[in-house]
Amino acid sequence: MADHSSIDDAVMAGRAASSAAYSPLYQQIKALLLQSLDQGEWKPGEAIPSEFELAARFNVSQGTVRKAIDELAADHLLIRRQGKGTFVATHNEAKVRFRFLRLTPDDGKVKPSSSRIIDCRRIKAPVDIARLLDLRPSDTVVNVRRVLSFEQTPTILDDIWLPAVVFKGLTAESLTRYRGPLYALFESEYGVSMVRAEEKIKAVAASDDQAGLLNIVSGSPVLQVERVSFTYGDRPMELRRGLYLTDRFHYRNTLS
Amino acid sequence: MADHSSIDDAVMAGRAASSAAYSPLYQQIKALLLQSLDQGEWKPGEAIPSEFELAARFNVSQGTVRKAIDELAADHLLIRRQGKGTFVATHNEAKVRFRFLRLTPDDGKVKPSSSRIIDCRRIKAPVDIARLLDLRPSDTVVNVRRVLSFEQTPTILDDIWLPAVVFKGLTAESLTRYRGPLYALFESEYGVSMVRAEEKIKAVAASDDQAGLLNIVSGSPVLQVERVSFTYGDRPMELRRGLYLTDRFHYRNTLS
DNA sequence: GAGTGGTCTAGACCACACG
DNA sequence: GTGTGGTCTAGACCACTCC
Repeated sequence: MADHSSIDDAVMAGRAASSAAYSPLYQQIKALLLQSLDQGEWKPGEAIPSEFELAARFNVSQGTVRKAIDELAADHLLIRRQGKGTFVATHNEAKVRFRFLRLTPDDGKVKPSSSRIIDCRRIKAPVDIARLLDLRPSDTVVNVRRVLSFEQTPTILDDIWLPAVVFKGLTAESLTRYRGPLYALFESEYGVSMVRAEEKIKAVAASDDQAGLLNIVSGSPVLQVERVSFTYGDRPMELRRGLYLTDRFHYRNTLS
Repeated sequence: MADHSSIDDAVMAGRAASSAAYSPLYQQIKALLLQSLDQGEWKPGEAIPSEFELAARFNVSQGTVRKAIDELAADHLLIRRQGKGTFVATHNEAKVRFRFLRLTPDDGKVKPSSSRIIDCRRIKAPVDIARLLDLRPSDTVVNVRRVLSFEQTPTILDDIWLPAVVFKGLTAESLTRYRGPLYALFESEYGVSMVRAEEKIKAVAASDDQAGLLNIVSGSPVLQVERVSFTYGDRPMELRRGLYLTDRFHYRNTLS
C-alpha cells in the first residue's frame, strides 16, 4: 500500500455480518474524498485524480469510485467535465459567481453590481449568533456590514458574522479593495469553501437606519433573509442577515 | 415483441455515427417512462414494473433501466423502496403532503391547518395569466380564492388560476368539502400530477381587501409568492399568487 | 423462500478535449 | 493518439419486505 489510507478494514466492516451498522463501499469512499477535500488535498478549481487512479488508491473498482463522485457532483462539491477530469467546485468562476444569490431583476437583464463596506469590526458573539454558528458566547466574531447596489441603486443591506479565529486578516480595507463575490474571497484568502446554505425569509418593514442605508422611506416592506452557510462536513461558517429590496427584483426559487 | 413500443430504432439512432444528435440509451428509456407516467399507465401511488421486467420490455440491460429510474427518482417523479418496488410519486401521502409549501412556523411545531374557500369562478384568462399558463387569452380559467389558517389564525391568502378545460367539475362546493392539500385533490380527481414549481417572491404591503381577509392592518408587510406549477413534460398547469403572513412563520429554503 | 431494489465488479466501447 | 469521463452490459451477491 502507498502512504494514503487503506479502506480494507472499512470494507471488512461493511461486508461483515448484518449485525453492524452497514455502510456501502461507495459511501465510505465518498467520506474519504470529503475528508481530502476538507483537508485541502485538492484546492477549489483544481482537478482531482482520475477515477482509475482513485480506484487504485482505494482498492475498489472504478465503478464504485464513480458512484461516490456522482453523489459529490450532485451536491455540487465536485464538477465533472467529460474528457477533462473532475474538478473541485469553486466560487471563483464567472459561470457560478453569486451562486447563492437568488435575487433576480424582474426584467431578467444582468445588472452591474458594486459593494460598499459600511463597517467591519470584531465583537464578542451575541448569543443568538453564537448558537447559529456553533460558537461559544465568549468567542469573537467579525461583523461586516455592507450595501450591494445594482446600477448604482442600493438593493441589498447585509449584516454578516464570521468566526474571527478563521477570518484573521479580514478588514474593511481589504474588503473594500476586493471586487467580486465574498464567497470567492473566503475561498482564496481564508481557505473556506461554502458548500451549502439555509435561508429563512420574512417580509418586514424597514427600520429608520435600514431605510436610510437603502435609500427608501422608513417602514417600506423589504425581504428579510437570514442565511447560515456551511462548509465541508456541514460546519456553519457564516451567518448573514440580508434585507432585499424587491420593487424591481424578486427572489426566485424552484420547488421539486 | 409485445404490444409496447420497441426502442430498437432509437438505439440504432443513438448508436449511429456521431453525426446525429446523440442521446444515451438510458435517456431514451427515461423519456419512455415519462411518457407512460404522463399517459397514466401507472397512477400516483402505484408500483411500476420491476427493473427486470422493464429491461425485458425495452430490450436493454437492467443497469440501463436502473439509471433511467435513478434520474426520475432524483426528480421526485418516482420513489424507490428497497424490497418493495418503485412507486409513482403522489401528493396523497401523509409524509409528503404540503410538499411545495415552504412556509414553516418559527417555533418548528406542526400546526393544524384549515382552508376557507372565498370564491371559485370561471373567467376569460387575463393576458398575464394566459401567458404564464401557456393558454390563449380566449381560453377560460378557473379562479379560486381561499384563506389558509393555522390554529385558527389566517396566514395565507391564495389566488389560484387553473385551465378550465382540465378542471371541469371544480366548484366552491367541492373545494369546501375537501380536506387536505389541493395537489392531492388535483391528482385523484383530475389526473393532474404536479411535479415541479417555480416561485418568485417579493415583500409587499397588504392592500385593504387583502388585509381584511388576513385580519391584519392594511399596509403590513407580507410575503408575495407567485408560483407556476408544472406537470409531466414541464407543462404549466397552475398559477398561484399567495400572500404569506410572516410574523410567526418564515419561508425556508436550502441553497446548494 | 421468492421477489425487489442496492451494491460491486470487470470489461468493452463511446464521446470529448487536448496536444 | 492518449487520457478523461460517460455508457452499457452481464453476472454475482447483499439487504429488505412479505408470505
